[in-house]
Amino acid sequence: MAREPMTTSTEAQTAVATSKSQRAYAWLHERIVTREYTPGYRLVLAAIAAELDMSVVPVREAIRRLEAQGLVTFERNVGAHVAMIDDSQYRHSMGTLALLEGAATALAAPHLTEADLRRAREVNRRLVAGLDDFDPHAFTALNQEFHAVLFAPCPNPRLLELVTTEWARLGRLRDSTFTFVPGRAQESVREHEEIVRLIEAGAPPADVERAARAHRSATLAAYLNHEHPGAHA
Amino acid sequence: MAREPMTTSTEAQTAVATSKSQRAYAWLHERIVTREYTPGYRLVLAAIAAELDMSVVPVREAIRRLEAQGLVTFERNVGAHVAMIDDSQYRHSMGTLALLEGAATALAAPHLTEADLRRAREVNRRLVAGLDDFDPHAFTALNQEFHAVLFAPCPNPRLLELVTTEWARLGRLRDSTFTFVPGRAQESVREHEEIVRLIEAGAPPADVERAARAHRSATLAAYLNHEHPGAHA
DNA sequence: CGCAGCGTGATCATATACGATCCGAGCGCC
DNA sequence: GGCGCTCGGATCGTATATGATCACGCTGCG
Repeated sequence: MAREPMTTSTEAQTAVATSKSQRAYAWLHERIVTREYTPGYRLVLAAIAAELDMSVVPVREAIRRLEAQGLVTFERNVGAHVAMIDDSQYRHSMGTLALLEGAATALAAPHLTEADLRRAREVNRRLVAGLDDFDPHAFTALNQEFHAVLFAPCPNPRLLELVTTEWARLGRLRDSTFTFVPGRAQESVREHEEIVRLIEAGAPPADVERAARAHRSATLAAYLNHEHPGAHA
Repeated sequence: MAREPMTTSTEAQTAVATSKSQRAYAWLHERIVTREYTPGYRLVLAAIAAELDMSVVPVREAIRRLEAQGLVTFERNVGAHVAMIDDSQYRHSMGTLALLEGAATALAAPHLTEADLRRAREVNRRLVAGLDDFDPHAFTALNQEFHAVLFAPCPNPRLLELVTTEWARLGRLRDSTFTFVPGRAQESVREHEEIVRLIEAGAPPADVERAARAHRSATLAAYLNHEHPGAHA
């Protein structure tokens, strides 16, 4: 079969097994989700190829995948841009996230350990601590962490995959980071507390799901009522 | 393998406005969802390119997109295969579909017209009629149509997108078409009837959602018990 | 209205994996 | 003990993916 039994073959493989199109994909994905490339940013194939020291071919493949994933929009003969969602798409995506995350949290609840719950409470405490002297960016990050802790042990990997995708999608909103609605913060952390309490008390999955879903939905509603006006002042 | 002479390239196709990679994508997508290319089928780039009269480059881009969508698996230096899901993935995907479709149906309910409901009933009648003299393939198709009618007017396009994706995914099960469990059919059509009744009666969205979700979950449970009794927890 | 930039796709060169063939050793049979 | 059969393993060949370069055409801008 192979000319070398398997030792050298395996060794050599593991060292350089990553293809260029893989590298391009990972690189671009990273830039997009971290918002280093903000929504609407024009992606020039040749420039990216040059930066990564490869030709345009692997870059195009990477962008096709990102397109299928919804992170990039592609226009024939024009080029690629980092995807940008409008308020309507944001609303729909957030509604979907509420659904997915609510279910994931309910499914994960029985598998949460004491340590997990302590961690969730700790994160929520940090959220409370940040309520005065407010930093939207930090709040958003902690908020995500809180939810991630709660649904992480969900036994349905497909569901987790969709939740992740939806998060990435929501991050394509033009301005601001993720969601943050000033008046919502206090209410939000209270709901967090309530969700943890329900889980700890061993509430029925349906109750946990309803609470988690309602929490996201309320955030969405607040966002729509409050933050709708045009961009900056 | 001899290369194709490829004498003329600047004729004939100029009328079509769609790019070649688009055409390749659509063509492959079609073949896969119709199960003309069954799960596990090896996709050879050069062969597809020859069939579509193009080079491998657009085909590769198309396959990358299909990969991101989960319809195709890609292995470095080995090639692409039509994605194949195992029972575990099927279970998770079906659970997710129950969730998504349940919500979509509940959201769509208020927008269903008389005609929609008539159509749903008609489709279900055809399902009932097919109970004796059984054709799993036809039953599956009608079953999908029934559900599609009910959630079509769902105002959340993102949700519909995910439902569609999940359907395509479920179709990647190696054997048989979609789901069909012999003993389930009668029960299934009764539940269909009940769902339509709930919607017609203007039941609360939560009730519609619960019924639609439970219907799919029951189908899944029956599938698991029948096809793999006592599998998993 | 022409020029420049850039996306699109074909061709070519290279790397890698899989399969076929061939060689030599172990082993049973005469 | 000699002969042939079979099987493990290496070498080579071919099929195929991967990526670079080049030619062409569209689009936008002056």
